[in-house]
Amino acid sequence: MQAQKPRKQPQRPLGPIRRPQILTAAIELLREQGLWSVRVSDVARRARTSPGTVIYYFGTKHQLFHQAIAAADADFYASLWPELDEIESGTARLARLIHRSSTSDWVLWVDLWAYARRHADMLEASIDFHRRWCGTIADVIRHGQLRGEFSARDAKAIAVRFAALSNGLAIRMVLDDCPAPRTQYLAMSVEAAALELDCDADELRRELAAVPVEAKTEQADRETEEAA
Amino acid sequence: MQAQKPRKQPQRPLGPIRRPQILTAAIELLREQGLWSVRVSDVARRARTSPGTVIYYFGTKHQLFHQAIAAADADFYASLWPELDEIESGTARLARLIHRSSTSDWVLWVDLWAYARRHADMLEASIDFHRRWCGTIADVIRHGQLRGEFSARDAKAIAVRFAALSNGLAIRMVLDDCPAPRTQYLAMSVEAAALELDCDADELRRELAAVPVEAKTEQADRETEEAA
DNA sequence: GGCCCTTCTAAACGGCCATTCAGAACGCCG
DNA sequence: CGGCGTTCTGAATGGCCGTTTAGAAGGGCC
Repeated sequence: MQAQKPRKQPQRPLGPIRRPQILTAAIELLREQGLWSVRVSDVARRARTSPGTVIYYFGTKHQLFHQAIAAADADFYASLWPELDEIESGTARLARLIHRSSTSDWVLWVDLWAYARRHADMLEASIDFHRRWCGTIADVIRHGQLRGEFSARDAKAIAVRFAALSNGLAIRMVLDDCPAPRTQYLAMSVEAAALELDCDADELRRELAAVPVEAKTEQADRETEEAA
Repeated sequence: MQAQKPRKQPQRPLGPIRRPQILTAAIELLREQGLWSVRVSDVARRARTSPGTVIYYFGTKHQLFHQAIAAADADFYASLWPELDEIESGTARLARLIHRSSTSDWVLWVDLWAYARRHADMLEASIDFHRRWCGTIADVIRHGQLRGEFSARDAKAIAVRFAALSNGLAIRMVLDDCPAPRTQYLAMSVEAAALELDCDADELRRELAAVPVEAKTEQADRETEEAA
């Protein structure tokens, strides 16, 4: 079928241009429309190419989506991890994690959870994503514990509970039409975190408010303000 | 063709027989296969009738699913509320709530969350379901507060956070292939509840273990034991 | 009996895509 | 130039279902 991989330089590296083009289009559309509404030809149109080309490069729609979602996840961490590492204070780092978590592709994950039950490979992927998310939270907690900011308890267990909470809150954020759902998401995350880690909720809130507005979160902030 | 059943009432009351028949079949299949895999003809076969009949009674597949899910939700509470009301102790009542929540139709809700984003009426329904769930939790908390078993705090806010947590844990229960996911669900719910309500986790665990095994939960228990 | 109503059905219809396919376009190498 | 490999295309293809439909079956009613 494809097997266009083995080439390194001989001819034009066109695949390397097309693939990300198509992947980007797919991610955008998945966010906007959801796993069950996006057609191969939608992706093709958005990527300014043809359905044939999309299948040519990815084999099936399913594989395209799989890779698109994996890419979205990878992007998220590629920008999250360095950002967190720069922050010394445990509380501030936690605040940043909460902040960034509110801008994650939750729409996409909600679809994925339902989809994963029917597709073994997506299931595996989604479990990996979750593991990574728990691991990231646990790391942030441990960082705070080492600095003596959070009273010591089982970081791993807290992380798993906190990840569950953030998933559950995200569902509400995605579904509810209440005003400023993101604000509520943040408030509840903060309270739960303060409770679990036995740290000061107000300081967490202060750190959260102090998170610089970057490109990544600009749109989400604007939405929140409008709704308020 | 269809070897109808002997009619008792002269004419009409056939709808009242067919409708629940079809609804039951639909719920079963939705649980087994998910919103996107169940075909109208699957439901027809399971209900021992024809696709035409299904549409005859429900108009569209979408409406059938809508009503089936609403019926499943109603059934859940119809058996849950009386059960809870019989229990005096706040901690025991909470334990029962947690126990019953682990046997809820989570598979179905996970699908619903994704589906609801594309269908306004399902969205409304799913928000109602969530409101009812939060309300039930809040009632249980308030009951315990009135009896002085839980130290007093904002029951509503705690309920919302706890509902989110239980949703998030349910996702793991539905997706993860770890051994005894239900056991983990219960353990984490208990810990979170004890923390939020500032009550004794061990007592909660004891009450949970003391929940009588009823028909409702027999299968879930068997699965859990096998996995252990 | 003859008419009409409700219930139910099997078969046909029609729309919707994912995927395939036959080949166009283009550059490369000999 | 002339064949060849790669990339890309968009018009078919084919399968899948939700829904429609024409009408069968049977009872009630006059």
